[in-house]
Amino acid sequence: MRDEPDFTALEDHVCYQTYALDRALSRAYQLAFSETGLTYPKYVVLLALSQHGPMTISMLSNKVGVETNTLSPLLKKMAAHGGISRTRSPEDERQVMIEITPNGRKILDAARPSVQSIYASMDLTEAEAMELSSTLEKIRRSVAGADPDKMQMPKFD
Amino acid sequence: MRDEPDFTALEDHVCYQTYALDRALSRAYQLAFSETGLTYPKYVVLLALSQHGPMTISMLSNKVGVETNTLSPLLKKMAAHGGISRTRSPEDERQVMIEITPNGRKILDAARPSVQSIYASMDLTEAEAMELSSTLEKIRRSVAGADPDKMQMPKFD
DNA sequence: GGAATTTACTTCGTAAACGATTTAATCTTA
DNA sequence: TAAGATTAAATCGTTTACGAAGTAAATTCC
Repeated sequence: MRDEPDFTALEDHVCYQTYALDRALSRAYQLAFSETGLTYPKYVVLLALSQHGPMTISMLSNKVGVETNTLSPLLKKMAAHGGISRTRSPEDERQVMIEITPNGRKILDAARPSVQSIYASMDLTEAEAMELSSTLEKIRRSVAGADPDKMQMPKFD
Repeated sequence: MRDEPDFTALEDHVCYQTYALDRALSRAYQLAFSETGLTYPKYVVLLALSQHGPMTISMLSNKVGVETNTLSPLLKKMAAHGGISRTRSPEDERQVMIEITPNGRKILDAARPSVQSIYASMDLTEAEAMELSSTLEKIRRSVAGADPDKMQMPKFD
């Protein structure tokens, strides 16, 4: 461990590679789903709903790790297009229950080959994929749990 | 390898974990840089300029892997705040040369401890970090090079 | 040397994403 | 039970991202 850590090339930074891979994957999904209007975040929402059944927006927020203020407009659009249903919960009028529709399931099914082709393009064995997932998850939990050194310096953007 | 691949939990998907980690890291950087207005994409731009010297927007686009139409407004704001300079190239009036300013270097220096604290929070050895970077990079190159199966189905969003 | 093409950047429209704030419903508690 | 606190979503403002289309400069090629 040398003491010139910030002189390493961008390509050697885990943060950068994560950032770059995320965008590459987003683009791949967008390209694969292209004409259908489905995107990766919407796909993830559908998948979560399909796997775990109806949920409130908060529950969905926890499940997919996206804030409710991000989900709110996204779910409205998805409902308008018929992939999910939004129902105000009768017991608690604050909550909105989200449920995948049969049409939503059809969309998921139609997406499957594209998703598989993207996984295939990653060129990983099942075991490698599992291990990588768990590595990334571990790092995420560590990072999310930590509170970083705050940078000291007036205004910049 | 069973044949119910899309029934695996979200947490086991490399794509999902990449997506989730990217957002966790973004938040960590935003939190660390907080009051200064610096963000991860701006930090990456400064780093690239610091490591490789002045560049046109296209070159920067290649270097950091972000489209020029994303960089354009970002660079304008960064220039307005004094981290970089934008100069129309005299030999070719189409090109805009971007250069980090002394102030930009000061910002990078000030950011270093925060960045290191985030790296520390990832809890990886130097060797693990290098290996992970190269794994992610390899996957990115494969994915970017492939053209995915296009999903077949009318409209959804 | 002028038209057609290519190139470099910008602009536009749209989709996520998040913190902060707001609104409305429910729950506490005085 | 009415006032205050909490909770669930929604709204607002800003940042980043990209494809597509636009603009202007440079290059190619008759």
